[in-house]
Amino acid sequence: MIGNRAMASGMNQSAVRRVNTSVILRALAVSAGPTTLTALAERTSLSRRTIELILDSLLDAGWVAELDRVPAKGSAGRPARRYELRAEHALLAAARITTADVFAVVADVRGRIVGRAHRPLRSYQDPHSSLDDVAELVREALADAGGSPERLRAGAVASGGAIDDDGVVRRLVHTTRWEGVDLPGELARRVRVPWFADNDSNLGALAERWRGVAGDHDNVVWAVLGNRAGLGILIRGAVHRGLDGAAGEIIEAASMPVGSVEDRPVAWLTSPDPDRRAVALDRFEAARSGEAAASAEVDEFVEHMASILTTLSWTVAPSLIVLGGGLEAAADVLLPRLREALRRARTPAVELRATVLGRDAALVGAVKLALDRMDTELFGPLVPSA
Amino acid sequence: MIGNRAMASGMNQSAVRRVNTSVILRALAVSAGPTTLTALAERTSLSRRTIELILDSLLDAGWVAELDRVPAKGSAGRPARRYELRAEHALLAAARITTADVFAVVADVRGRIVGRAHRPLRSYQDPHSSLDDVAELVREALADAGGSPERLRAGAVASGGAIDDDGVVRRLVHTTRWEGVDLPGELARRVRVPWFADNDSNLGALAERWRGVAGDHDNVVWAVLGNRAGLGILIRGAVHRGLDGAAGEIIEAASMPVGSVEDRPVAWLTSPDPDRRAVALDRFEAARSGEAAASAEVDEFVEHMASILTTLSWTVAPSLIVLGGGLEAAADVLLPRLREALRRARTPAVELRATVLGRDAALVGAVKLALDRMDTELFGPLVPSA
DNA sequence: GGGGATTTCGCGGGAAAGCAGCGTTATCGC
DNA sequence: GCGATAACGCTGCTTTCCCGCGAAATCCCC
Repeated sequence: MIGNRAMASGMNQSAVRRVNTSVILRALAVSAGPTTLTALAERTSLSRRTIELILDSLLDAGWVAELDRVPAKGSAGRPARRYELRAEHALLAAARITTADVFAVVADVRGRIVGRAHRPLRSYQDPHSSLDDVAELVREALADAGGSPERLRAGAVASGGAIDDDGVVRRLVHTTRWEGVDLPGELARRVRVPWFADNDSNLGALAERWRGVAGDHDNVVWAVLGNRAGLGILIRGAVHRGLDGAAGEIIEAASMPVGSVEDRPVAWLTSPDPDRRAVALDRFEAARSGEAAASAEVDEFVEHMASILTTLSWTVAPSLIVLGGGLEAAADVLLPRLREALRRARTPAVELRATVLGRDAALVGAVKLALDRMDTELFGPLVPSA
Repeated sequence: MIGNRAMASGMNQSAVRRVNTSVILRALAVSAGPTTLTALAERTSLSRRTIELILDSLLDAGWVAELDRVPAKGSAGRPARRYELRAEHALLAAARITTADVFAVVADVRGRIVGRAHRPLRSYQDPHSSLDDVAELVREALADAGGSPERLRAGAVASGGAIDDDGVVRRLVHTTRWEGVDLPGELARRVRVPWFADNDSNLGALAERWRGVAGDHDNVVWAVLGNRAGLGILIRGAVHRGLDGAAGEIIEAASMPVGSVEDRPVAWLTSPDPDRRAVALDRFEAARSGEAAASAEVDEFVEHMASILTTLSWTVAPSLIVLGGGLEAAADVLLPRLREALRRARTPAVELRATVLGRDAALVGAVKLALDRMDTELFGPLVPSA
């Protein structure tokens, strides 16, 4: 009852309506096909009348379409009205910047990717030209989707490094050029919708919870460990950035000797360079077939990873750790060995899996970020305030 | 807009009323003295009329008292009605179990401690007798407060070890006897109010944010490092327990070599034994006056702590780390050296402080826990659901 | 093919809650 | 004493949600 925080502000009926509108849209979005009033009423625990009224407004606004009635097959009763989210009503852009490339996708309200584009970066050392590249690529992806610019509602960008809550780059490993760059601000200047930004590992974790293997988990760590290293942390279902976005930027963490194995070929699994990845996979193949040197190298790699994951299990203690960023390619070797190592270390029963989203993870997470923020902007926060 | 989680359920007017009631109670609780309708209206952004009506119900229920009107000194206008939270309307129990002692306090709704009791534990190895001790002690503290049992609304207990979201002890360092003990369940059987439980470090962090040095920080780590070790983690203002309550139980964490210094006298700062603490303080005193061996010992201790805190700064990345559990007694030596070590490690600008709540921290945190949960039980969640 | 059974529709009525605003009342300062 | 000021105590109104009932549309079985 007693908080020392700034006051929570009260609620009024229009807030209720905003919340309920959002709840209904979410319900429509989750269900695969068209949905009836009765089904919505059950799922949202709102009265049918209320849903009826809210759907009227959503129909007017174009968010929802009413389909033809079809007799319910196999059961009696008057055919229900059928409503469906008009996924194409709004489009979202998501982009990912790596040291070498830019990727962009355009997605609809359901999060279905409807357009793509990709190009190498002109110069990663020049943030402004890179951001220009992003903007152009977004327009390409939009064209690929056959969507007009005015249907674009929001955008989100995934980048490496420490990115704070405002989307400003605070620290990068290999360069200082990007430090202080206000990603949402710069992109909104180039593509005139609200933009949001986050670290690619954070968005990987978010994606995995949305569309991947982490569906039931509230505390999730997405881990990329190898030739580069980064963790994405989800606490209570939401990305945890920490001070200056540093959470999970373990490269510089003491007692997490990330650098110690990063030059070994097995660690190239996580490289952006496909040739290096191929070399790493060869080493794993050799280890599988019992070659001693390769096997030892893998063991060392596993031991190194296990030490980091063990520490994580006792600090963040997620219920699931997802290996991504290239590690999934050697999941058959890594997962059993890591599980065994964690078991020996007597950590809590953390689940360990490989990503199912692969290289798209950060992009999918960015789509989800844009989607969530657009929702909040349009319908207000689901949570009254803090 | 699109979640893969179970449906959020809708809101209705009674939920609005619950939220607003809670908001008003919180507003009353925060303000030091009596509060006027107009002041409440400003702070809650609710209309005066609404507040008027809600206060009527709260007056009926006994939560709020109306004081005599007093002309506003120094300004014109009709004197305002003055309302005040009746702090004594409900009482809360908080207890703390250590390996050797039990402490209990009784607090009012404002969180003011109005009764205390303490006794050595009969046998820590016997959970049931210990819980009996807790129950008796709570009754003593209640008597000390001059409160009748029926005014007691909730209780919370702080214990060492990994305690999961349901308050069940999952793991302890020195014994397995407590494993599986359902603290809230057992205590509710002995003292018939809803009980809640959490790890003492977690509650230390919570306390520090409520009444201590962490008032403005949303991501906080409370750190006890020495002869025993434990972290309390607050993420977005709420305790983060993690899987099986393991978050912050770094004793067993690989690459966090907690054991390495725990037998050194300087590490006895955190001992429950006052004699050992005195020994540790002597060593620090010696280090202050320049004795070489003591100084080296302190350096080693600091280096050890710094390595853990650096790792934390790159994983959890709190904006504040609070030293507690006895470390505060040597804050003048530890804080500057640790700050310097973190600076050298180029961590993000984590603030570092010593607790101001001292040995009461966990108890104060338990009071806050009971308070928050009682609020939720009475007025429903402030957040509509997840 | 007609008559239940079933399911949903469509809508009227009502209740709960919050808001706007206005005349009234009590105090201050001169 | 009188104007300025600030809060009171309402009345009336709007928004929003919920309850529930007769009507409609379909299925199923005889």
